[in-house]
Amino acid sequence: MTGTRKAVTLSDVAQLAGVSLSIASKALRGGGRMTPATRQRVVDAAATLKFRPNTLAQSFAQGRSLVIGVVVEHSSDLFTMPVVMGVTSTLGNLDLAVLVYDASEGPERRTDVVAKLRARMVDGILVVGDGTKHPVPSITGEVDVPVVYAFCESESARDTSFMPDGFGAGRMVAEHLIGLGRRKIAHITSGNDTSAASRSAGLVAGLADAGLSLALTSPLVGDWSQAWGMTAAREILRRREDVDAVFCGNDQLAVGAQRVFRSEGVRVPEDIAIVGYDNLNRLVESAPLITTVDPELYRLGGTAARYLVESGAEREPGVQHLPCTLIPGWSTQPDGARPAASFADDAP
Amino acid sequence: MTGTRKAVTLSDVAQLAGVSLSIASKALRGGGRMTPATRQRVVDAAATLKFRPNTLAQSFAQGRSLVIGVVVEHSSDLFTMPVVMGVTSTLGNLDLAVLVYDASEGPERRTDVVAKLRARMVDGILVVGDGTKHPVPSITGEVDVPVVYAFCESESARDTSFMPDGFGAGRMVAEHLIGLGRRKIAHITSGNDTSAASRSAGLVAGLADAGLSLALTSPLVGDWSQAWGMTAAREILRRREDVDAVFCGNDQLAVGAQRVFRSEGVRVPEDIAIVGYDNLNRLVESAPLITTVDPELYRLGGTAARYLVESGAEREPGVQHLPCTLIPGWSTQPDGARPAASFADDAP
DNA sequence: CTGAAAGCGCTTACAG
DNA sequence: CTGAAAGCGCTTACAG
Repeated sequence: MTGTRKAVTLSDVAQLAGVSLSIASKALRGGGRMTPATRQRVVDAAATLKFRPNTLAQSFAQGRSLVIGVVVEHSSDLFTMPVVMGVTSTLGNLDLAVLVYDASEGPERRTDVVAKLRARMVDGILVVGDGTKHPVPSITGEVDVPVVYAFCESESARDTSFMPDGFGAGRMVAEHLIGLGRRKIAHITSGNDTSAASRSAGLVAGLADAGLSLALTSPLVGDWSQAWGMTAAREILRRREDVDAVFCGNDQLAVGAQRVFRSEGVRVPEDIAIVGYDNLNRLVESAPLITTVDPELYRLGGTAARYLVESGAEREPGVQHLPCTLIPGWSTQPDGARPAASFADDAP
Repeated sequence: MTGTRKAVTLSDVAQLAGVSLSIASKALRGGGRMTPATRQRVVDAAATLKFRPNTLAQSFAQGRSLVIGVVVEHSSDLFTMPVVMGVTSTLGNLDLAVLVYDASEGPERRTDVVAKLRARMVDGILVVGDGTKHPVPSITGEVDVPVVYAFCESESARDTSFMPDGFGAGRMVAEHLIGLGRRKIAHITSGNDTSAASRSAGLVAGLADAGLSLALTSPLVGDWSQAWGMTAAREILRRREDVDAVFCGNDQLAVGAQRVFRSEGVRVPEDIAIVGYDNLNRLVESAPLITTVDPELYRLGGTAARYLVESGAEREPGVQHLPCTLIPGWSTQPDGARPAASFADDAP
């Protein structure tokens, strides 16, 4: 910095414009009534002096901190990071800072966090969860600023929560596969995951809309590992029910299933199409990818943040389900580039 | 909130303690001289009233915003996210907020960002890069608060930058492989990446320390794709030079190389050990992983942030290289669990 | 050791 | 339409 020269203050502007402090303030904030000429004089003076209002003083005078509190369980979690980054970056664009309290660091109890946030006079609070549907405790009643829940559902039905539309994702996958002419659609997923259950339900609903039901009658339920994807895929082949598509509850399962199919001589997608969920492989693969669904977590964080600051007092209660995006890959596109070298098990 | 009851103020505390405002202030901040009894009275009064100083007033009075500015190129980048999250979460633990300006959103030029940060009176600035060694422009001279560069190197040698120790990582890999008895160590990497070049140099240095040199004389240089890993692996086999280990510049290359080796009947790690870099597969794999190096980006962000706020005026100029962590996996542990089902090409 | 007072820079009723 | 003044709640020289 070229010296710590004294910053230009609103008084300087008022003086140069030949008006009082209060007029200068109103002129710059766009409020108040005054002759256009007066306002213009002030604006010009501010420009001349390159006036930048001292945000600290503004905040203090108005009681608005321009800081949004973010309460997160585990900020380094793979799925949490994009949500929080979406929040942070979106708010930054609105010149709002974020104060992030990670419950996993620092052993302070939730009530301490709330107390800190209140003392800090944050203008709003975002609670970011881990994407499961296990309701998180509502803190809305403990503060008098807006609170929004992102990637989790608040215990209180009166709060506003944002979640990826898992049900819609499942339905979308059903429509995608049916649109490709598939009729015997199986489902591999994991138990013990309520948000995965939404995707399953959506799939079933989408099938029902077309007068279909799940192949093999019920989903193959295991864990989230690639190994389970392989096991389940073998089970599908063993059953010999002419399954022509599989929706896997996540990308790991899809990779596992795909390996088994290909190594068993089943053509993907000609014989069996595959769809995953998460769009995670994109992170580590550079080759064409298995068709998947992107939950758009970064965007979800941004949407929740924008809603928090834009909704005035009238927040709509309930869970808002934000649309996911189908990412078409080679595993459902017969004519698409098949990554023989990259994804295939049979190295050339 | 149970009504918008008036917040308790320092005056209330002073009054209850029977002292003046200034004494109350000093007592609570730990400074100033006074009888222990007086101080205790104030502390007790504060506790009784559950006094929480109004941070906005404190900030205004002291000219400290308790906000740190973060300037980032692309906040949704895979490698940038953990750095920024590490920054954000570490600062949050210190009750510092972050104001993140993402240069990729909003077309404001860098100078506008700096002007905004200055008007906001941030207490310090973190510039977060993309991990390449292409120096970023220094903004240190444009502000009068501390600036630290994380995951990038400032153009100015007088600035403090934090980068993963790629050279050390390469050397560490050399030592790891040599410790396992390997002597003919090849290297697959990508061109056009200056930070990858550090890893290569470190590997060569580590080999030299043991009187060895790179197998095949020079690195196999291509791009970052799994496909190139496969191609390079075939090249290694074709050359027939008894290579017994390969350090791949990233995890993609390692996966590709591993596939080729195994499908060609070369045992990993018995015949050829493999090490990658990035520790990315951890994100999507649940099975045992190929040995890799974790650049510890989340931790790097945290370290840079802590340094920013803890270093007073005396920041040490230059680039600080933070240690990476070797993550041992099955691809270098002969006795380790080999993921036959998960990573292998030969599905059982 | 303690207190009265000025000051941080802006906003906002309230008069004129 | 415009301005003088109080106030936001704390910190910090400066006196006593």
